[in-house]
Amino acid sequence: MSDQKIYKPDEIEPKWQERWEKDGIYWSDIDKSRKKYYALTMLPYPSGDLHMGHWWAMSPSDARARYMRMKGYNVLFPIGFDAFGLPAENAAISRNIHPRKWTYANIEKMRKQLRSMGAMFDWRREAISSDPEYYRWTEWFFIQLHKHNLAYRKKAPVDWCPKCNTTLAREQVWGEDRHCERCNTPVIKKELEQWFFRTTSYADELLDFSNLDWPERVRLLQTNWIGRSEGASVIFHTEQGDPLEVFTTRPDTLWGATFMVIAPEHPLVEKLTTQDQNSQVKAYIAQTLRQSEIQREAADKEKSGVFTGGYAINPVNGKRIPIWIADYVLMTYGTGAIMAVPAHDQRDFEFAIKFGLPILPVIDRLDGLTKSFVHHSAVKEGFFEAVAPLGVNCEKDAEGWNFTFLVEKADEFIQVVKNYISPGHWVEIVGSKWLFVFDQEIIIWDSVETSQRILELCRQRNSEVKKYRTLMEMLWQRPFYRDALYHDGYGTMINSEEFSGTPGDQAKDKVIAWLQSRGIGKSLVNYRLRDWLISRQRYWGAPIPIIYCPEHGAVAVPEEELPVLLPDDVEWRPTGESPLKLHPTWKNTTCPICGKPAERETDTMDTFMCSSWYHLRYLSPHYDKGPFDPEEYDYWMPVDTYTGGIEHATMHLIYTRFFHKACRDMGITKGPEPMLQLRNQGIILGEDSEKMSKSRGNVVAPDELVARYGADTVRAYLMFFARWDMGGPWSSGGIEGTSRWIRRVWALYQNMPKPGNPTKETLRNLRRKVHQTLKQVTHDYESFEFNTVISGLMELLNEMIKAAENGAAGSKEWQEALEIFLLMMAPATPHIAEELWAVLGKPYSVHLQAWPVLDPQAIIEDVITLVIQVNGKVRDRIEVAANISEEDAKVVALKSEVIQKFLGGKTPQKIIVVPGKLVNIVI
RNA sequence: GCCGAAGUGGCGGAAUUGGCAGACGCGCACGACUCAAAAUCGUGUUCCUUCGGGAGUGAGGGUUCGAUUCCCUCCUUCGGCACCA
Repeated sequence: MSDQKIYKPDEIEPKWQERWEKDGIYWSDIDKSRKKYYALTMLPYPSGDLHMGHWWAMSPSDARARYMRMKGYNVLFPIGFDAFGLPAENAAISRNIHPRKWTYANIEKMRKQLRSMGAMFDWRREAISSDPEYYRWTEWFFIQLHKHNLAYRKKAPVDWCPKCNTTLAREQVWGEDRHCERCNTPVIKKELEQWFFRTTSYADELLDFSNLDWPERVRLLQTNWIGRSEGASVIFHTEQGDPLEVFTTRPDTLWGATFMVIAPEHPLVEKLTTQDQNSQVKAYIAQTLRQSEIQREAADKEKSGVFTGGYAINPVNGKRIPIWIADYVLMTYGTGAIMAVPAHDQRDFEFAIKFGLPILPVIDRLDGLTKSFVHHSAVKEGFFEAVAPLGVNCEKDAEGWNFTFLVEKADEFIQVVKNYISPGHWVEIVGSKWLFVFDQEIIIWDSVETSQRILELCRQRNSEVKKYRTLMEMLWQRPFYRDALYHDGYGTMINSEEFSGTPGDQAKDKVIAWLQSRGIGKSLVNYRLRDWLISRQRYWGAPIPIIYCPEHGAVAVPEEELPVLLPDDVEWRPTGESPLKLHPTWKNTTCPICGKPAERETDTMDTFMCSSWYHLRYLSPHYDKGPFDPEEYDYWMPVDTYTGGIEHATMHLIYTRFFHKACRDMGITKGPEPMLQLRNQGIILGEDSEKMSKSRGNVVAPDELVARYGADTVRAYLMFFARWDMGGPWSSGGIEGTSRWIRRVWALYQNMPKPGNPTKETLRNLRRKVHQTLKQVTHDYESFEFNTVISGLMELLNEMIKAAENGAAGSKEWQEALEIFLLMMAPATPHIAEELWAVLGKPYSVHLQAWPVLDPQAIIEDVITLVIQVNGKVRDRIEVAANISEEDAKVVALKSEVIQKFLGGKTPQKIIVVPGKLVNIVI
């Protein structure tokens, strides 16, 4: 091999990158004669270093875009930078460098790194969200949303450091005790007036994924995130007469509400609290405020709460029930108040047990059965003989006897119990009739009052018998009873006045209709999704274009005055306060309506706002008559394939869908969805299976690998080493294999084997393998199975080398193999494919070629290996003609010596033939 | 706790509709070339085996002539949500 034929990626890669750039072969322009294809990869944040995650996300996306281009589509594959955000501001504070300088220096560096990837980005369409020509339109979108009442202002809590006197982002709050990252002071919640977008108005539409080719995983994540639940709102009243609205998904359990719980922040707290409960309530609320959100939201935390002293009236039956305060009720969901049904809600049940509140079952779980428990020592002689005729099912355990019997036998059972139980013992019976027996007292458990009486008896017993805490807890600890006492499923209603007996599948609808007819409630849908809070008390973001006038309130900046520019002459005080607030003059302006002095909004927008529409800015990044050129929009939109990380499933991917739908309703965009197909790559971890991070020291730098192996090898290895949608830990050893493969390809094309005298079979086999690979690789590019694209090409190379050894070189089949191989390789490894395409003497550029056409005749096998099984186990393999008939296959199989040995003279019961594959002989 | 995904050799992974498990690659072993090494090339490589075979895709069961693939139960790992009424 002469020197110049050694594979030197550091020479050929920059050479071709420059040539492609100069020739503009990746420029995508409107061409109505061709079908468009908008392939979008999620834009990077300019952190200053293109890491392996970017390569992992982008290079297979690029390969797919290139494949679509070769398939004949006019493909747009743009790139840009999501350039606003907190890290730039942190750099400003810690290194005293202006965020703009830091950001644009990083962008410059990352552009170089991105170019080294050899991707087909159309750089003319680059968009940077922190450019005034970009954020002018981010502001414009805000004004449109504001105009259409989709943006509004309300008070909302932020994390606030009382010492630094500033708001903190989520990632600036550290540790279990949630302290400020700078001064370690515990963070408090502070209420600030902030801007919101009405994402919840689109909740139902966002749940509709029809016509979207999105992964099931993402659709489920979004569905859970939106968290739609159907139920009813019911209006209770306090004894003082104030309405107390609750939301419930189980209106069929209304009769089982034995108390109510309101959130500590509920507006009625003060009014409800009685004199003698006042100090306890105050103490409890103070305690919940001190608790961090994390502590408060820990689900395994024991229930806490306090009685207000006040009562409410249950509108369905007029019963008087106590109102409690507890932090398990959230002010941010529903109405901040609930009706508590301890018999059919886990949390209410735990609360009732903790605080000794009555439990009233209103759903029949046992379906006509009753259960009872009797202690061993309680049973007098003759008990079992007396019980036997009742058809009782009896099981013994370590403590006593468990009985199950029909509810109709309950009265007779109680008689037996009365006669055959030693004094001083008691027996519990629970079931459809919900009966309890205490010594000689029998209680039908069918109302709040009887429930209270049961509770009282439990308490008495609790003081008498130290062994048990309360009867409720004891029952809960016995799995035998647990499902009888508490369950959260649907079932026949009981203890519910005229609704008793209503079957579970009709209960909810019937009760809602009845509530509605009586005007005490209505059906209602609630969502977990909250409106999108977009205010950030930060400098490095798009300013919210609002002016506050003492007379006219919040007034939008007139569109012709956009953009509201970020001032450059800002400084960061150690307090961490936003420089926009500190700037001496910037916020002073005049009211657009009256012209009198007014102040600018000093908050900026969440960067998710910038990234909600970047796919539109790519269309015409320098257009100044609107956010995008409508002509470009009409041709390119919607996005055909969107690729990026799964971690954006619930934030960015919901925001951008909301944004598109809102814009559609405002007449700005068209169609129901912005991105038709979504594909997510999995996460690539460090070699230690941990997330790559500098502090762990497990970061694999792509630049180093590119310097050592070349971009093509890194690209191919990333495609090859794991399933793209799964990701997984990086494995450094494997790249050698891909590198070897690339060099073998290079060597084959540079030192072309000498022509020989191939047999017809050699040539037919070569051509078959070429077209079989073409079929597989085409399928794999279509379906994002990049790992098998590369393994398929590796196999083909092995076959080509074998064919060359058999003299295939120089034939027309050989020439076809050489060309198709490079064409299939081109999307994955663009540089070497281009170089070798030139070596073959083919016209520039391989990337302007059409995808090769499959010859279906070529892939047909003429000989197959027939698998012969006996009882499903492979016993022999025989080469036969591919078109062998079923009968002939049977004959061949039975003739086999190996098979005859296994048959051992027995006659087969059955012979199954799978044409072209196998024969299974059953004996 | 709830929702979801995954579990296959020493390792990464393959197996299109239920039909030859382990493609492709790494690693390892042996061999060729070399004074030697690197590189390259070749051969072998799931485990056990008395060399006839036997076992085998997280565990157990089921359906089937036949299961990595379908069904049930369970275990482990990862991801998301988490007192959402």
